[in-house]
Amino acid sequence: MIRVRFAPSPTGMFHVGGARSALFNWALAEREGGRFVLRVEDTDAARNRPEWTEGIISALAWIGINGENPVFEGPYFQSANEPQHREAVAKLLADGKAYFCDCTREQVQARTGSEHKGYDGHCRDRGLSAGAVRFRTPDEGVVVVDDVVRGRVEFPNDAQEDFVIARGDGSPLYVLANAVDDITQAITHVIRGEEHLSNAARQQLLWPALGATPPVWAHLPVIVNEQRKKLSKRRDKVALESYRDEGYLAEAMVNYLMLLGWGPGDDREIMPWSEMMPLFRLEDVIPSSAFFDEKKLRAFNGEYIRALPPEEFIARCASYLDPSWDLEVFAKVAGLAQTRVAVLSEITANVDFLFLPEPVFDQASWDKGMKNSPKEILTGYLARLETVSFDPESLKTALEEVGTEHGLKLGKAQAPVRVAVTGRTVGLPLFESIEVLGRERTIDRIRTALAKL
RNA sequence: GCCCCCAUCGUCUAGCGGCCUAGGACACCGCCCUUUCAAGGCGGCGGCACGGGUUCGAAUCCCGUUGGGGGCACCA
Repeated sequence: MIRVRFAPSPTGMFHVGGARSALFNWALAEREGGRFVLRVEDTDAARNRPEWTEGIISALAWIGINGENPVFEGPYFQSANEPQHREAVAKLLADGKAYFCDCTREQVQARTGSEHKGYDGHCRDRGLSAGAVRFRTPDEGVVVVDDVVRGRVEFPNDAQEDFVIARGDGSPLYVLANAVDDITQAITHVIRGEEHLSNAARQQLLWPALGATPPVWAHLPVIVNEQRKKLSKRRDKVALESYRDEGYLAEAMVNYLMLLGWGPGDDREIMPWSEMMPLFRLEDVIPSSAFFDEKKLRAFNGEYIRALPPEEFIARCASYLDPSWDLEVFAKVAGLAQTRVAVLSEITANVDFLFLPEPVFDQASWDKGMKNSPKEILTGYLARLETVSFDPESLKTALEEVGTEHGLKLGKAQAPVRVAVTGRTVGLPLFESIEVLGRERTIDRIRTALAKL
């Protein structure tokens, strides 16, 4: 049975790159009827916080990776496996595949005369019985990492130093712990970001030394920013949570992420997980880096929002609206708003005029909207508003008539009214909006606007 | 500096030796529809990094160049 794993370290917000890796692992496991193991690599106590771990779990659940599916296994915590890690180090030591070393960084550099040369093997045969533990790497030949997405990758051994697998205090390091856990948890496919490719060269050596057959490797292309640099927590918007909070739908995010470095093979782009997952193959993953394009994500999100059933759209908008706003009222215009928002958080600006005591005021909008005979239009419309039948069609006809009186087409004539009533120059269809707002409040707002002119 | 990876429109990609006059999507620009803005429809702009091979034939295979990126901790 195929067993894949996702092994994040809880050192911050959950990264979109991590989400993509998790999704690829998940797709393969689900498609092959295998298992997806979540292993939290929490061995760096100084940088880990419990809330980050919870963040990972809830973020994964958001994109559909959760324990409700039998494919999911875990979470396991790497810190709990430390005894096995130490045992592995002891075994390597006993087998002569690793040795103690007490060199400091400075000493090594002094001997090699370079900060780039790496460790020189000084302690290999000194027979020390304490210190950091280094793995004895071959001096000649090459390590071959057979990678499903990259092909055969060779690393010359003379460029590979004897790397450290345990600190002077005995605590095991990442390369070792990671390999040991993968072995213990019977992982068959290691699917992770390309930044780990050089670790694979070392782990390719470690697995056999620990008596195991190396897994199938698959190193995914990095996700980059507009500068083509790896997405960084400092510079870029990478937190999955922030996209979720802005109102990106999980379905759209999953769809978009799956298409970063992979494609279904035809021209389809918008497709649900249920159709994408069976088509996913590691062999089809693109080896080159991919730009995380929020514009395109946005477009996808708009598609998904428009495809939502009306009630569903209303329900999903609810958390973005002020709790005091009446959802019954919102429901009357929700359909009009649905094609106008690309992310859920934008809903507020579309409907706030219905709930605020006064429409928002923005000088630029005011100046732009009150350009063509605003006084005349507003005065004329105000007069008709008292008696006009309050339905969109009549409201429209009335404004058309006022416009005609002043030589303005509806496109121009609606501007002052729109700004007076909603505070904005753009928004939902005007007459439907006015109908929902009601006669009294509309008249009131137009009077207020008139007073400001 | 050393090791490694990558290279088709601005971006994500289709293409896996002849179906290519290089297709789609996002973005951008027009036009249509239209009460604003969207949505929708139609159209446009725009690319095989460069140089050598191999071949009857190369975006597709090989080599090199250039350019970009990742990794080089007693971090994960």
